[in-house]
Amino acid sequence: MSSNPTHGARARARIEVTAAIKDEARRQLAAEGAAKLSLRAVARELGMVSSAVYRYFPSRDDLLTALIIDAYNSLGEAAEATHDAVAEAGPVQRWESVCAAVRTWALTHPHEYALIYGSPVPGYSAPQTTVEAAGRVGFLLIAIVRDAHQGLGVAKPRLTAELRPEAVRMAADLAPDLPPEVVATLVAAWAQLFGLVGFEVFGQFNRIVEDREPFFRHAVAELAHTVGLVYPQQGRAAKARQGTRSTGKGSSSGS
Amino acid sequence: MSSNPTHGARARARIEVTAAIKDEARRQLAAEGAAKLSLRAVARELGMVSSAVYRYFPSRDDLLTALIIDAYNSLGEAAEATHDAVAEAGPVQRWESVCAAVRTWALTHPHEYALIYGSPVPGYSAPQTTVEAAGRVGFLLIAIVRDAHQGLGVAKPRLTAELRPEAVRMAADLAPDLPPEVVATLVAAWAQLFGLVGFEVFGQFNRIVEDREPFFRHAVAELAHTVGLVYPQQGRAAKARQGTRSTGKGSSSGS
DNA sequence: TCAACAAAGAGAGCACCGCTCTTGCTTTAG
DNA sequence: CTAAAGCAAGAGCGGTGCTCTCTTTGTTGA
Repeated sequence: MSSNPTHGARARARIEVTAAIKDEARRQLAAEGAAKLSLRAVARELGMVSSAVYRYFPSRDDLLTALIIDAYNSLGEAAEATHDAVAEAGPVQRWESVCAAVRTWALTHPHEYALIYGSPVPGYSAPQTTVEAAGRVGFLLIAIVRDAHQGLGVAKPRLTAELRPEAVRMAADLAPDLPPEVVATLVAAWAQLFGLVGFEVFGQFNRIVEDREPFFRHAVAELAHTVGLVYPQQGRAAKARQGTRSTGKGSSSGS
Repeated sequence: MSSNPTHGARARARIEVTAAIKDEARRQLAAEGAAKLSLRAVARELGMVSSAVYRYFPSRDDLLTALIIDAYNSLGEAAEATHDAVAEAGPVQRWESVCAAVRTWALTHPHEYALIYGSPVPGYSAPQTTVEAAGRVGFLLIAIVRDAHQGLGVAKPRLTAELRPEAVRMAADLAPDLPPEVVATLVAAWAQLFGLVGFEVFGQFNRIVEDREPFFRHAVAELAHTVGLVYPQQGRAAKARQGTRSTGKGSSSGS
């Protein structure tokens, strides 16, 4: 038994060294990018020989996979923390907060963002371990829309009826309690959010968008409309009402 | 003079060899991805020695830059060709056609798509030559919205008034004739389009979206709504009308 | 307690990479 | 015709991912 013991000096050392390798690798990732990350350099910096690292990560790709999972979890935690801070606010504010958290994290950790949302290896299919970590932001967005939907604060998304969105099949276990067209619109908004963030992080807005932050807020607010978090009739009055009734949380009170 | 002559046997040979190098590099790119692309392998395949390639491309990055520009132009041409084929149709159909062309090209050339819209090198600022090639799809989208706007077929995008979109500064020369909030919404839609395409190409929809094509059409139709190509009152009837009367410039007037 | 075992480090080595430099040869320009 | 410039070839440098062997060192069961 105990094929994977957590006690014993050797086991302790293993998880420590593993963490040290990942830390140094993350340092090099942030400094130079994933392309320049080298097992030999990590080993050199840690004072060990390169072949020793292979006792912990059987290949460079395995190291990268570990960093990918960590990055997904880091992003997920940042988003969840921000969401928890405004958990009592209205769905629109929660939506905008989570989106802003994703953007902030991405701008703060551009190389890690590139690692998880940039170009993967061609045939690379994410291992199952990655999937749940990758879904944390998505689950957050689903939860916001679900809450709004079960409460009274949601409008069905404006539909392009000719597309028969009931033909848009999504994974059945994504959100079984939500109408499929809502899920489809939500998943699209999810992808579009990362389109906005990715374009900014990767410099695609360089000579195009001057004031990135208000632009992002504008686009995110429109996304909130699209997923049905705001009734078309709702203007600034409704938004202000949502902001104030948050028990003092989002008391930015606006200009 | 004639520091860059197009005549002469040597000059001819140079552009031929340059093209051969790019072709072989593109082959390896499509087969193995940008990470595996190797100058030495290209040279080996072409029967020359590796140092000879450096007469044509001073570094591996320069070769990649050339491939990037070609990829941008390839995508741009595909989009423009598709757009030309439906130039007489209504703005919605033109919008959807261009978006579909982008998606199709991306799915057909995943590695080239990853090259231009995946993770760039950290400090990499696109050389000026790249910029115009990169803007072709965006200009197409601008043209569609401009035509609709100058005609009578466009609705001002639904605004989130509390965000004061006039504070969203865009590059002044992007579309001086369009209202800034329209430009902002359009640029956001542009980024969101590539968010949708990127997520599909990079496998982010793998266990999430089953029927990718109708899902994409659905999302793109919603984007058309968001940028104001369709009046909220317009339902399937208006869409059908646009589809049938393909000879009349976007004078959908209607409603 | 002690011997058998397995985990881990050290080092050499292989094949490949990007890139530089030198050496001859050929095309071009004056 | 001669000098300059363009080009192919080869050797070589430092770096990479990864494998193999050898040795040391905790762990563990009889």
